[in-house]
Amino acid sequence: MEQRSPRSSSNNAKRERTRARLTDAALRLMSERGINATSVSEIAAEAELANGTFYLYFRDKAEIVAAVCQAVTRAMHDDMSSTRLSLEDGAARVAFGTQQFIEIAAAEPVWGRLLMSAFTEFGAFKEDVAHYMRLDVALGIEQGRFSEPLDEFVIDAHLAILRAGVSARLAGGGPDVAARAAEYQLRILGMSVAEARRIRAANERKAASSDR
Amino acid sequence: MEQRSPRSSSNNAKRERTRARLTDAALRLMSERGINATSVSEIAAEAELANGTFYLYFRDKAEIVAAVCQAVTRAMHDDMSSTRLSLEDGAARVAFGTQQFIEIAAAEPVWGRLLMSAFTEFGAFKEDVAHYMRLDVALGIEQGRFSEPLDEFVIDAHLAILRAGVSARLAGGGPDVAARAAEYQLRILGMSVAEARRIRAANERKAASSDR
Amino acid sequence: MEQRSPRSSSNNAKRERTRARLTDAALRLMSERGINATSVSEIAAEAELANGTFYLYFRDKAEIVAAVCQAVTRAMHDDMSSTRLSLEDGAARVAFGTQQFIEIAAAEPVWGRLLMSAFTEFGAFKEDVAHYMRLDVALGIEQGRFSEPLDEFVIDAHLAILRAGVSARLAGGGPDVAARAAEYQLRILGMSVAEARRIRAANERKAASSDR
Amino acid sequence: MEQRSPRSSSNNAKRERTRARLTDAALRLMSERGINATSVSEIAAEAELANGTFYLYFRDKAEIVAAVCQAVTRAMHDDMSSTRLSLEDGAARVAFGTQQFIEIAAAEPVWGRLLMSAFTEFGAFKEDVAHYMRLDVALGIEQGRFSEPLDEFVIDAHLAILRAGVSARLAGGGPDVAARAAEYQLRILGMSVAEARRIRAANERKAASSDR
DNA sequence: TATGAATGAGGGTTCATTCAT
DNA sequence: AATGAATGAACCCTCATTCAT
Repeated sequence: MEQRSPRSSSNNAKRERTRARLTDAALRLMSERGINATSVSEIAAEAELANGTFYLYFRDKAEIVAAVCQAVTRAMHDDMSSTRLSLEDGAARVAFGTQQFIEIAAAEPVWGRLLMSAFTEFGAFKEDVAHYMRLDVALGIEQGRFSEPLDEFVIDAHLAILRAGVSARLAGGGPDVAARAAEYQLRILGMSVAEARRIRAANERKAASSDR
Repeated sequence: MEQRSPRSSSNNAKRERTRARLTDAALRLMSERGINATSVSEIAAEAELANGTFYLYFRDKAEIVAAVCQAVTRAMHDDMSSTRLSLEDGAARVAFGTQQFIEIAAAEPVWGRLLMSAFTEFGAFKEDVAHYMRLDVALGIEQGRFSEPLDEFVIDAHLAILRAGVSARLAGGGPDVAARAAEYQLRILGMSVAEARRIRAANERKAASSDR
Repeated sequence: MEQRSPRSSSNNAKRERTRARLTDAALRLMSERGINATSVSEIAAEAELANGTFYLYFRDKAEIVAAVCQAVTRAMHDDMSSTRLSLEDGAARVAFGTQQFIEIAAAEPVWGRLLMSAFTEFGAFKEDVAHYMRLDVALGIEQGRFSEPLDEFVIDAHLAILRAGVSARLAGGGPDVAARAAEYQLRILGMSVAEARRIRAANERKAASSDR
Repeated sequence: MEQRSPRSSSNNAKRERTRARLTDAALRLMSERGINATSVSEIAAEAELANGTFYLYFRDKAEIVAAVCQAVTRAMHDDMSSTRLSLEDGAARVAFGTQQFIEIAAAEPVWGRLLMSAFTEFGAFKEDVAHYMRLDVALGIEQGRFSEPLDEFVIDAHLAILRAGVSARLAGGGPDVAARAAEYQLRILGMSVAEARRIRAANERKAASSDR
C-alpha cells in the first residue's frame, strides 16, 4: 500500500496474466463447442481459477466474448500483415488477404472455429473483420481495378464469401478453397474472370514462397 | 359412432387450429429473437396455451423448429415457383430465384428473419434451400452458361450470397440488394460482368411486371 | 331409455368388456415396465381407447392398479386350486401351493412380473396373496406338522420366500427354484430337513404328473 | 496463498457440512416417503438450500441415493462389526449378524426404513448387503454347519428373510422378530430346529450383554 | 485479489386429471 | 358412453451471477 508504483505495476502484470488465462481458456472452449454452449464456470475451471474470479475481470459473459473475438482478430491480423501490405495492387491485396485469412484459420483451427461461432453467435464481431476488408477494397476501387461501388452490401457479400471459405476449409476442404474464395471475391467486385484468375495464380505463388 | 366423420373432422379442425396457433407463435417468436433463444414455454404462452399442451402437438422443441422451417420454406416456395420455372435459361433462373427469394423474405420479414436464424441455428434447413439452388445452377452449367464446376463450395458461396442478400434487405437495404445479390452469384459462376448485368436487367423487368 | 332392462344389460356387458380391455392393457404394460412406470395414457392407448375414457371406469390410477392385482391374484388362484385342495396334509399343501404358484408365475411371466411389481410398488396387494397362504399353514399347524406358531411374522417370512422364488424363477432360475422355495418354507415352519425333502420329492412327482 | 491449508480446511469443513445437510435431508425424506417419491427440490428445501445448490454436491439424484445408501450401510456396518467377527462358528455369525442388523434398523428406524426402500428401489444396494451375508454363510458351509449349497438362490432367500425381519420390526413387531428371522435363516440353511434354537438362544444372551 | 458456496430463475419434459363436445 | 384436447403442477437439471470470507 505504501509503495504504490512497483506494487501496482507487478499487480498489473499479474492482472494481465490472469486475464489472459481466462481469455485463452474461453478461446479454447468456445472454439470447440461454440460460444453459447460454453459456460462461465467451464471457462474459469479451464483457466484453473475459481468461479467468482471471472467476474473480477469481466463484467459478464458478453464482455469476455468480445475480448476473445478481438484477441483473435488481432492475432490473425498480426499473422497476416507483412506481405499483404507490401502489395501495391488493391486487387492483389484483397485476394491475398482473403487467401491468407482462410489459410491461417485452417492452420490455427482454434481461431478459425471461434470465428465461425462468432460470426453467427456474436454480431458485434463482424465489424472487426469488415474493417480491414474495407480498406483493401477501397484501395482497389481507387485504383480503378474494380467496377463495383464500395458500400455496405459489397462488404457483406465479401464477408459472406470469406466465411464460406473458412467454413469449407475447416470442414476439410482442400487448400484451393482459399484461392477460390479470393477469386470469387474479385469477380464479385467486377473483375473479369481472366484477370481474377491471373491474380489468383500470382497469389498462389506468393503464398507458396512465404513460410506460412 | 354414427357421426364419425363430422365429429372427427371438427376435431381435426380444432387440432389443426391449435397446431397452427403453436407454429404461428413459434414463427413469430423465433423470428424476433432467434430459434435457440425462444423457449417452449414462451411459445405456449404466446399461443395462449398451457405449457404441457405444446407436447400434444410436438414431440420436442426440435420438432416444432423443423415444422416451422419447413412451413416457411414451403410458403416461400409457393410464392415463387410460377415464373422461375418458365425461364429456360439456367442463368436467368438462378438470378430470378435469388432475387425473388430475397424479395419475398423482405415482403414477409417474419419469414425472412426466421430463415436467417435457421441458417445458423438449424443445420438441416440449409440443405432444403441448397437443393433448389443446385438444380438451377446445374441447368446453367449444362447449358454452358457458367464456367465454374458444380461442387460443394460453389453452392456454399451461392448460399452465402443469398444469406447476405436477405440479411441486408431485412436490415433496411433497398430493393436493388436483391438484384445485386443475383448478379454477384452469376459472376461467381464465371459469367462476364456485362452478361450478368444483362440478365439482371431482364430479371428486374420480369419482377416488375409480376405483381409479386 | 325406455327399455331399461335389455339395454342396460347389453350396456353392462359392453361396460364389462371395455373395462376388461383396460385392465388387460394395464396388466400387459405394468408387467413389462413396472406399475409406477406405466402411465394412464399409455394404458388407454394400449386399450385403443381415448385418454379420458379411462376415468369412466376407474376413479384414478390407484384403482386400476388394485383391479389388475386382484384380477391376477384371482387368475392365479383359478389356475391352482384343483390339485392343491385335494391334498390332506397341510405341509404338502403349503409346499405344493408355493411350488405351483412359482411355476404358474414362470409359465405366465406377465402375471409373474406384475406380482413382483405389485409386491414392491403396491402395498395393499400383499394381503391378497397372504390370505391363501395363511389357510394352508393353519391347516398344517392344526395337524401338528409344524412347530412354528401361526402369526404375522411367519406369514411374512413365507411371503418373502415366495417372492424370492418367483423373482429368481423369472430371472432365469431353473424349475428347481420352485421346489427349493417350498422346501425352505417347510423348514421355516419347523419341519425337519429330511421330512421337508420327502414332501418336496412327493410334490415334484405330483407336479410332473399334472399337465400344468 | 500462504494460509492455504486453514482456509481450504475451513472451506472443506463448510462443504462437508452442507453436503451432510443434504444427505441428512435426503435420508430423512427418503426414509419417510421412499426413495423414488422424494424429489430433489424437496431434499434441497428440507436442507434449507436453494434448488441448484444440490447439484454442486451431487451430479444427479442417483448419486445422492447411492451416497445415502452407502452412508447408511457403512453406519450399520460400524455399529455391528465388533462382536460378530469374534464369533468363530459360522452359524453363530450368520444368526448374530442378522439379529443385530434388524435390531439396529429398529433402533434407528430412519436407517431401517431407508433400507427397505433401497432394497426395492435401488438395486445396486442389495449387493452391498448380500456381500457380507455371503461371507458368513460361506464360513458356516466350510465348517460343515450347513447342508445347503452356497448359490444365488440361497442368498436371495436369506436376504428375503432379513428384509422381512426388518420390515416386521419397523412395523411394530417385538424384538423377538430379530431372533426369529435369524433362526429361520439357519433352518433354511439346513440346520436342525434344535440346533438353530440353541444358537438363537446363545445369541440372545450375547445381544443382551452388549450395550446396544 | 481471490475464492467457491450459494442462489434462483429458467429450460425441456411428463403425466394424472378435467371437461366441453 | 366416449372422446381427446387442454391443463398445470411437478420433475430433473443448468447456469449466469452474487456475496461472505
